[in-house]
Amino acid sequence: MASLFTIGEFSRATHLSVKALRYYDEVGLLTPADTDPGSGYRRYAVAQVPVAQVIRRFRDLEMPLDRIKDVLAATDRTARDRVVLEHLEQMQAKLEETQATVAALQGLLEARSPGAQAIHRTLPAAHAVSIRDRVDWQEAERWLGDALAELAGALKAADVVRAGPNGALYSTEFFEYHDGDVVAFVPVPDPIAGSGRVEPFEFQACTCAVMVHHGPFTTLDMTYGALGSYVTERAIGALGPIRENYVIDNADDPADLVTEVCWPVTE
Amino acid sequence: MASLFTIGEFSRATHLSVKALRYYDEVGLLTPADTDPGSGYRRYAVAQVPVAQVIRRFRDLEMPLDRIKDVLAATDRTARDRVVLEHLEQMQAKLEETQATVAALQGLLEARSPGAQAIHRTLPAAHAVSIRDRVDWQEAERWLGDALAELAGALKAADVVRAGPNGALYSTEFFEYHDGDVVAFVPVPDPIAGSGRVEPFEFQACTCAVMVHHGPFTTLDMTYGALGSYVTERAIGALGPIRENYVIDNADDPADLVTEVCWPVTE
DNA sequence: TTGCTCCTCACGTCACGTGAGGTGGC
DNA sequence: TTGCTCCTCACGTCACGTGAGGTGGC
Repeated sequence: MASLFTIGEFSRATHLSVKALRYYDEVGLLTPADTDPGSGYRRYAVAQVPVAQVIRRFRDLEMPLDRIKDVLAATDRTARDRVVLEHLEQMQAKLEETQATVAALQGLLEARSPGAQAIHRTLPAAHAVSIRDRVDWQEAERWLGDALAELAGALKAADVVRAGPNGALYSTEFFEYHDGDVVAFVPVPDPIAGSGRVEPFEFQACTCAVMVHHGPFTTLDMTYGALGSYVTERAIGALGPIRENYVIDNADDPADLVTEVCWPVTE
Repeated sequence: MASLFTIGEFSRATHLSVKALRYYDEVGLLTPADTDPGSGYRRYAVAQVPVAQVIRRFRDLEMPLDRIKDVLAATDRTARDRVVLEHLEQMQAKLEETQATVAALQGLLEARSPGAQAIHRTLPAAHAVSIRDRVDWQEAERWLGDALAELAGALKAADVVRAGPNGALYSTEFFEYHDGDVVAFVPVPDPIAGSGRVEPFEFQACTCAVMVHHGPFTTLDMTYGALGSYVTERAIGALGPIRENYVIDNADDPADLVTEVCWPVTE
């Protein structure tokens, strides 16, 4: 087979830059069919053109090289399709996020929201069922949805009626490192046994500054800003996780959602 | 004003990580209202909360920090809105690109296209009007559209009738470094004077392997792969830019587009 | 033979994240 | 006083891009 491409020809045929091709060789993603031991010259086979094109297409979709490696390594079509589909779903999710962000941005730039009032409230000690995990910022929303669904299922299985709305506790590490403990919980009237991920949880009484957020979760940061400012202006911040109560979390229209944000304070 | 946030409190109030806040300070994007000269402790003002939130929103949209700096520095609303709008348009364009890529990917993974035939043709010497520029890969498509529109306008103004379809020459640097000379051109029957960016251009005769691509530009890489393989298998590659002739480039349905790819060969 | 192509370092980019090791503040 | 918060390096990440300086191949 004399029909080998030089790296330059292969670049023109595949629309991958020479630097990218050398890098793919280095990380073992696309090894040339032949490398001259003396000169180090890379030679690519005709059969590598379609492989290179698949790589380029996936890179256009911003798929990481490691994942592309998985796609290429998948021998059976089912496994490969699964990886591709998973990535496309992630793209789709990101897209929806982006659109929500754009919408929220308008509000942020156009008008200053009037801002809710903060009230002081002592959250009483209480029983709950909970799921606790170390959660990364990016996956928090999905994690919370899964956890609350699992808790709801556990309550139903145990034939227990909830004593309050869904909620979650967010550790300071979660905010400051974007990676830390989160507890999803559902209040219950009496102590209850856990099973699997689901564990009983006992709240301590805690004094908080509470602000009620009306609207979608994407604008929850506005309420955090207002509440944080309120606490800081009065220098009453205390230790402990921030609690969110999802008073209404299943409305058809996101504008109807109601969330309480509870920031621990002294006194 | 004792109402200053510590970096941790500010992180919780704005949902920016502590590391991100330190970095924004370092690059001068968000400088704390006060920094203790002795300890280096950062203190943030309440008024910085909305600024931080705007930054976070734009980062969610993947806007680079430098551009965010521009947005924040824009004193008048018009200038700021322009930057924001520009970014949103870029996001939109990227989105459409992504969707096209997904569609093209299906074809690449599912079925091997039958592949057109390559034919040898000697492109004769000819006259043309042209615009030449050093072009980056990312912006090539937009650049070409603009250049060809400008050339069409110049022909109309000079009352000259074209002698062939739109075309472009792509230097090897353009392919191999994703940054190099590109010439957009329109053939004309007789030599013509230039003006501004528009310059006369004389083609030398050139023997090429030519493959005709039917369909959208997003799948042009398939034809490049097939044509490059054809040339390499026969070891007939020659120096010189690759030429594309846009035989049909204004169809309503992208499937009806026709593009000739001309790869220089010996003899 | 010329000059064009290809090679390998070494370093830069962007927006942080990840520790290590140490100090300040309530 | 304790321990929690904050600090500053220094280095890592990801997928290449940007030269510098040198050699191979037609």
